Amino acid sequence: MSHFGKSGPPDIRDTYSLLVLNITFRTTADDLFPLFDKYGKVVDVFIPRDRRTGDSRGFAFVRYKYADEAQKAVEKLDGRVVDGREIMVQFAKYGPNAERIQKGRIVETTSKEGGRSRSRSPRPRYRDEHRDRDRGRDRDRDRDRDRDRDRDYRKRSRSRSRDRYDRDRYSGRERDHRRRSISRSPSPDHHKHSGRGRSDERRSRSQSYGSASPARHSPNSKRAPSPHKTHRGESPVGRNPNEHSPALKSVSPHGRRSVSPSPSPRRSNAHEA
DNA sequence: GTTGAGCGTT
Repeated sequence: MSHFGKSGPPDIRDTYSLLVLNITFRTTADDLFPLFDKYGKVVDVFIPRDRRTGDSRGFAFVRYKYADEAQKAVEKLDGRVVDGREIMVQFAKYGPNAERIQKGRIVETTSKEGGRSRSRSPRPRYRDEHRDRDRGRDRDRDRDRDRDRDRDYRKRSRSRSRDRYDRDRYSGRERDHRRRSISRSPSPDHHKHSGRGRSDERRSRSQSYGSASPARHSPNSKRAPSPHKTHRGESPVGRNPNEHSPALKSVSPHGRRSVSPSPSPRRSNAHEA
């Protein structure tokens, strides 16, 4: 949804979509708009978000009215450090309709790479994996296939950001937790961190600069440390009398607690499983 | 509270 109040894409008649990658997860359209608007007429700024959590996916789409301005922004803002992270600005290759677009023009020629003047280092991308949405059907088969592929690569460059999005994206149902438990090689660059000191502004500002949304933080944004020891004790009601015992995890159908640590150790612990 | 390759919404 565009932040201009209009629903969906405003007008892609003569707009040129730019893809902004490598932005922080806290960077909002409000932060990108003034930055890109300085180089040209920005028609729309859209940041795909997660449909569940609502967090930014780490990239944004900026639409310019003119190609020359877009090109200028690409050359100027590409590689610019925003919020302590270097962003990558380039022309969008794919459109909302999954069509090949080049500088805003729908083109079917895949000969060119998208009009990118500055060729960035072609990092190995593993997006070659099947994007078929039939996973809901042959989920098991795909799972095995993925597992085998993982063993081949022995390491996955993917991280949680993509994993959770894929789950929501395809069916919303969690495919398999075992997959992430298979072999995960931690990236040596995990400690890579850039200083940031504008987190407060990120919170205050909303994604839509057109429609200023009220800050989420309640007036009592402070931790409001209650003088009470615990918030559990300040609610005399609502507490199940059975829960005052932390050992109450499972209750026997007879109504008796079977969680007793077996005070009398019989010859056999239990016939569980 | 986390994450970091990539291509988009009423």
